[in-house]
Amino acid sequence: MFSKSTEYALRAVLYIAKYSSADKKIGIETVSTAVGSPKSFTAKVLQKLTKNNCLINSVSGPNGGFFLTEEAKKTSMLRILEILEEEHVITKCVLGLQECSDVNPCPMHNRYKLIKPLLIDMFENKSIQDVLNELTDSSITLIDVQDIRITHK
Amino acid sequence: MFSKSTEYALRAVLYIAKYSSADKKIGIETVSTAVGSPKSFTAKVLQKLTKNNCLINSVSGPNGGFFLTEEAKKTSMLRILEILEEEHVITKCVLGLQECSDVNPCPMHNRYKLIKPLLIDMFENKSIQDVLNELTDSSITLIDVQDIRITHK
DNA sequence: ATAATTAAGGACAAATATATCCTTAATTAT
DNA sequence: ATAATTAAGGATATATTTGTCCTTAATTAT
Repeated sequence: MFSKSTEYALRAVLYIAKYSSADKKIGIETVSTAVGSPKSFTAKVLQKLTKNNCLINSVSGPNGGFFLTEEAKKTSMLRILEILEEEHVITKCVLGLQECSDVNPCPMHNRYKLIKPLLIDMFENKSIQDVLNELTDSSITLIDVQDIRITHK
Repeated sequence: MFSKSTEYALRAVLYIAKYSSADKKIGIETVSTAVGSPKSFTAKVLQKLTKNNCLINSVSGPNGGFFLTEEAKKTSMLRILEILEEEHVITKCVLGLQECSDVNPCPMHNRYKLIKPLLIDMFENKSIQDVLNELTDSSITLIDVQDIRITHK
């Protein structure tokens, strides 16, 4: 559904939010190893999320790394998609038509318009904090089993 | 959501199903112009759907082209995704985890598992013929407004 | 038979996404 | 101040997707 960039971003943000704080920042090495994503590539994706200045914070230098403020943890999962400009994956026409709407629908429109709001809600009505709460349940995971075997730089 | 290949394929198949029959085949030029997709690229995508030998039929030569049998029109929209191997777009883990299931869920799993069956149903429980029936309603379209201005080869 | 038409398919080109590497800048610890 | 650590960011590489072009094969009309 989403691009790899976005998958990595979602996992990385959740991991950072979970295992860090302003006191205990977490480095890209740790993050990328934990969520099974290539280090340098993940770094680039996270840069996009630090620039907006309202989701991830980062600090250079020793004991530096990434972290989320308590305020930032209240952000919805949808916000991550917005910043990465991947909302369209959910919102656009299933057949790829530019002009697909209630007045000018594609043949799938009337069915998809029932599902689209549920998909949006799944991200909008779920904050990062909500995910963190779930993650206290040890059966819920962010680790990518397959990729974790590969050595990333 | 889907790749351009798949978007083109979905639109092209529907157009061919609608405007052709064993008597009146339709050429790639007409199809690609109608649905606003690049001609040669669309041709390649349709080849995948003719090879399986059970969805699109094609005939070379004058008055040749593509068509669907009445039987083929009973095929579900999901079948198109299956042949193009794009089912995973709907079925795989939202966070891209290899191992994401009820026993080993990602933090989005329990929400997405309510929506996934609806997405599958949207394609599975909708035949090409169903779409054709809708297309008799003139407000429903397959034409891509933006792309149609571009000259494709 | 010949010419014309049309899909199949190979080869290649361009664009985009993914991934890596290296240098710089910022910060901290000593 | 100096050295060490870590993110930022530029440059480049690789892979994949998208798109084009040309030749071949199949079919039909004359």
